[in-house]
Order: sequence, then C-alpha cells, then structure tokens
Amino acid sequence: MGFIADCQARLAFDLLANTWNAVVLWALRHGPRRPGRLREEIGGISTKVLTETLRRLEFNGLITRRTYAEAPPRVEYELTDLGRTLLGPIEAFGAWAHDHADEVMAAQDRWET
Amino acid sequence: MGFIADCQARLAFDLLANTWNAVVLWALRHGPRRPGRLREEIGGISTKVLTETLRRLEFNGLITRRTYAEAPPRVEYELTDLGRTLLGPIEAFGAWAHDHADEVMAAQDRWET
DNA sequence: CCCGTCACACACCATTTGGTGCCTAACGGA
DNA sequence: TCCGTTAGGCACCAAATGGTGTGTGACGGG
Repeated sequence: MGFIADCQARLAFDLLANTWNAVVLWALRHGPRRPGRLREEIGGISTKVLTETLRRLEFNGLITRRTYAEAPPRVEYELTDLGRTLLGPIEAFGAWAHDHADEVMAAQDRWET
Repeated sequence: MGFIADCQARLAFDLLANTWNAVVLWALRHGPRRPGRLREEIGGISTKVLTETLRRLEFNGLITRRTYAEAPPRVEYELTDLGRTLLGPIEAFGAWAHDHADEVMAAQDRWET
C-alpha cells in the first residue's frame, strides 16, 4: 500500500534524493534569483552542479528559467506554483533538523570505535 | 535564514539524499521488521543495498539492530525514538507526492522534444 | 581594441551509489 | 550426511554525482 516500491511517494523521494535539489528550491523561496546570486547564497556549489540542478528542477516542472536578451546575459530562475507546493514539506525537514540535528550528531559520535 | 550551505537543514537533507533511506524508514513505521520481510515489503532492493541502508540509518541513530542467537539467524530492525520523529516529515512528502505526482510527470512529458 | 562580466558548455576526473553473483556459518530436518 | 534457510560479507561492475579548469559569445566601457 501506498508508500513503498514504485508508488508515488518514491517519486517525491527521488526529487529530493540528491545533495542540492532541496537546497536550491529552498534558496528560491523568496522569489526569482540569478545563478550568481544563488551561488552566493547557497555557498559551496560549483557553477556546473548548480546548472545541472537547475536543469533537473526545470525538467520536473518545479522552477522556470527566464532569459533576458541583454549583455552580459541575464537569467532568472523562479519557483513554479508546483515548486512552491514543495516548500511546506521541505520546511518540515528543516524544522526537524533544527530540533534533532544534535541527536543525530551524538548518535554518529557513538561509533568512534 | 539558516537553511543554506552548512546549516542544520543540510543535515536533514543529507539523511534523505539517497534512494532508499526514506523508503526503509517508512517501511519500519509499524514496528520491528526482519530484513527478509523488509525486502518483500519494499520490493526492488537488493540484500546488499538494504544492509548498507540499514547500516547508515543505524549509524545516524534512526534505527536499532537487534540480533537473536538462533539458527537460522534472526535479526530485527526497529525505529528509535529519533527515527520515529522523522515519520512526520516523510509523510509530508508522501502526501505531497500523492497530490502532485501527476503534475510532475506531466512536466517531464513536456520535454519530449 | 582589448577587458571584464555573465551564464553557461565541455572535457576530464574521483567518489559514491546501486546492483549482481557467489560464498559462508549455523542449525533443524529428511 | 546432505539440504534448505537466514543474514550478510566480498569481489566486481556500471552509472550517477560532484567537482575543477578552460573556453566562448555578446556587449559596454576604458
């Protein structure tokens, strides 16, 4: 029933099953962002991986890519309505981490043997 | 603020940033399970990957491993209190998928060019 | 007329992830 | 005594992920 194997929940898990998808979605929560700005705000992500992540999110209909015919070129990424509906679940994880990060790290430290 | 780069939220995202972690946690939601039973209920996971996933979850303090000195050997995995606190956020994603899976697949289909 | 900026593409590389197949220890039963 | 069952180790492999470094087109400015 409902949540295992090839079910729909797996689709959602797959959307978040990489290092940057959720981070980039979260970084877009306040509105459109240019890639350079995204890299600053996120920190630690290369341009290549950022563009790959943005392509994935665009492919899944979670963000849109808007280009402006200027020079130097300008591009903005923005959450779609669909993408915005993911902010709630993502925030649930953020809140969980805020409450339990110390417990996870304590559990990890117990394995120093 | 507080959700980008090296912050605590990244820790939670990392916990779910692979194919099977969330699935296995979810499969354990009703109580202890033996590995064979888990593989049946989940479907499509090899024994190697299942044990690796269980080791990861155990390492992060989300599940416990209990062995019984019997033959054939018996092992049971169970959510810890900490692991149970993750069921809420995971369920939020399941619910999201239930509501929006069709939109994601429709978005993917738009890229058939 | 060369320089810097921006948003990539592209070549290349290391590590991780997921997967298959084979092997083992230990026992109860045929 | 050989078989089946259970959990999982081990060798091996392919693909995906993440990362670095370099090149590029188009324009405005010095």
